[in-house]
Amino acid sequence: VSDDVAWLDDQEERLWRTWVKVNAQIASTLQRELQDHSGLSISDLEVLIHLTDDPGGQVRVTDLAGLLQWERSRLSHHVRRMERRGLVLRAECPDDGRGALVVISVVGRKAIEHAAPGHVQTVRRVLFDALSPDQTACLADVLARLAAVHDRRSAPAVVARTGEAVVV
Amino acid sequence: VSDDVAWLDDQEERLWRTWVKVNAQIASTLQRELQDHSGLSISDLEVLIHLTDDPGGQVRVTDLAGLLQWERSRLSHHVRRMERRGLVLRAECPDDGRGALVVISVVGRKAIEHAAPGHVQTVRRVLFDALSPDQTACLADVLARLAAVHDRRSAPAVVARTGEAVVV
DNA sequence: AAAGATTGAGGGCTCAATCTTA
DNA sequence: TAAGATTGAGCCCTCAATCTTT
Repeated sequence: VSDDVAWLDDQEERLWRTWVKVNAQIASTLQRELQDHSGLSISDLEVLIHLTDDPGGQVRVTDLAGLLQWERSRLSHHVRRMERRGLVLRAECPDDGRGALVVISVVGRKAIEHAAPGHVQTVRRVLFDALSPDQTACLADVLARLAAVHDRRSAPAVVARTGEAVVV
Repeated sequence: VSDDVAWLDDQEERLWRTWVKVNAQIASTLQRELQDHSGLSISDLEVLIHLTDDPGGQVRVTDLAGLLQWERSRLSHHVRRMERRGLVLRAECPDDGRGALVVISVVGRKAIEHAAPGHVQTVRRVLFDALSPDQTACLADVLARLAAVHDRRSAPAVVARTGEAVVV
């Protein structure tokens, strides 16, 4: 292949390939174990987490899409499917006739309560358990740096979840 | 939510959330810039890279699926779509009547030659340019460690998962 | 029977079009 | 007109079923 561009040297290429591979593996392990253990997908879990973060267990579609960093359209489709499974329901928004609320159901609460501990355990196992304190600190440093690159580049967009608690 | 499980502390939770976010951002930047500049998806590129790695520009379906860490089924579908676009073709395998070869086409070679330099530049920009040599070394260390966890666990690939999420 | 490969169904995501209310 | 939300088409991935060759 051609180059008058700064190519990657062997070390860099290996690092890059490993980065891609490790990420795929971690994502796939999380997805599979969560699905097997609870019948929820990662996406389901993320939706439920943001709903349980709200005291009333309900969030407007646009706000929820912002929290998830999803397109509204994607959320709308996903909520439809989750509604069919009884995990959430939709309600009209009292403040704004255009708005729609997504509300967690009793079934949805049971599902996330059942799923969360195992999921946290998996995150621990695939990430934290393998790393020494030094490595963890260093990884935090690296990720902060990389996150900053993107924050500087791509628009700000939102956020601020002040509610702590559950882990994605 | 309930716990008699080691939960994540604040630092760990922040690290985990940043990990997920950074990965999503990097993947999405790469995908977008590659698509805009060359009309290829990341998946297309990965297929083409492994084909150009072979001297004859051809790899058997199962081998290619192994290299990509994809399901054979996914690869089969993807190859069909790439074939329709003229990027690759299929050929019978001389050694094994059951086998099938995926072969890169002239168009496919042109496509990857056109796409690669820009892609490498993007990788450089979102990853290496942001990190000091120390940070890069440390990241390599961390990733090697994480990769090892998975290699130990999921070495034997694919078929016949008995459905237990057993932890070794 | 087992391995290589493909296929079809169904879920999931993106993009553009649409409908309703502000 | 713009914002909130949904819908439908089209592509992609997964899972199970299928077909062929070993």
